[in-house]
Amino acid sequence: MSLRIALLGMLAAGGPSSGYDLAKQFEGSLSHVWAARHSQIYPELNKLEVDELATVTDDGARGRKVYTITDAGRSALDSWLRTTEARQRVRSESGLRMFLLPLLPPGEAVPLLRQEAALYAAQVAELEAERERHSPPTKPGRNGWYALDLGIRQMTAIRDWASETADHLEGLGK
Amino acid sequence: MSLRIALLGMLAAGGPSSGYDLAKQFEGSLSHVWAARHSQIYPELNKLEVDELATVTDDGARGRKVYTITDAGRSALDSWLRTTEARQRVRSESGLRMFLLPLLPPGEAVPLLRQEAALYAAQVAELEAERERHSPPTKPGRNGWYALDLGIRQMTAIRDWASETADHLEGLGK
DNA sequence: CAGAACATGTAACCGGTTACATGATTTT
DNA sequence: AAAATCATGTAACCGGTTACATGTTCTG
Repeated sequence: MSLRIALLGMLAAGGPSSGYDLAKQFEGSLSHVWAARHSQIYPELNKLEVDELATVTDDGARGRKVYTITDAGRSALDSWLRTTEARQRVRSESGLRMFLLPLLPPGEAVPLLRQEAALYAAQVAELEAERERHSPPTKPGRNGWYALDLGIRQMTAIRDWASETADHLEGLGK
Repeated sequence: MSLRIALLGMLAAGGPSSGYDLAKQFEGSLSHVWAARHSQIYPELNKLEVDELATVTDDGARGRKVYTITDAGRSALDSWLRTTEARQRVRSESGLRMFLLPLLPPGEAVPLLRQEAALYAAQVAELEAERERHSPPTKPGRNGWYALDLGIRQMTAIRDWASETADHLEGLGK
């Protein structure tokens, strides 16, 4: 279900797009919350068309098919966003690693935590550079600025946790 | 692969446990990063035994089978934790919702964002109460305090983002 | 004209969810 | 004695990943 919503969301936000365009977004900005490959995207777009939530509005060069969200698609998206089902089904491999790292003996855990902190610090820096290029929206958006902001905050939280947890574990050792 | 690691991690951290015990942990603390049902856990424990990463050390009442991690299991876990494959395959339904919410017209988005902020505020409060009951470890742990701390930080980040994004969108409307 | 990037698709497989199924022990 | 909780399992299905497969257009 969520892939379908993500596709409708992208079509609503970014305007008419091809599967190829969407696949790039799923590798880029969206990948922090929901990744998808073209092998999953193309069949789903076809289903979206069958269900009349999107239509092919242009057949461009190289077999390019441009999809546009329909009114039915918009209302399906809106109603999904409105139903705040608090079901937070999260699946994060790096989260799992964080969860388990402090279980190692401190001598092992501390360097690994520092490594994670550095990794997230680098990602934060990268995303902040990305943010510099886009200014905060002054008109009711349709751009990814807010999502980027959220990504930065989350990565920052992890970075700080990893760093402070390493400090704390180190403190215990002495 | 990750389910296997999660199980080994739980066995390493919490000591010998049954599938039933583990299932409860996957519904509780661990569920913030990785959820699993008993229907997936039991078969995986059997595989763990076949691969000699864990052994059944006690057959209790009601068919209860207590698994203990083996040395091979520990080293499998350790080597997984040491390989910092930065592959962050994340899959977060609520993250997707956050990503898409600001795409709605502000009149709709703002109340929904406030709602999300309230929801996360409540969760933060709940986790903080939980943290009150466990004091920060003074010995090299094996308890879930750090994981709880991380959970709180992440939820706080989302709460603040939702709240500030709502403010910002509201500001644009005027 | 060769290689990169564009562009869409299918198939086999694996991991995970839902639902079905069963039985033992404890609590009320 | 009934209901709740403990405890483990299986099977059908669905969503997602990896790999295979094909053809077009642009760039150097």
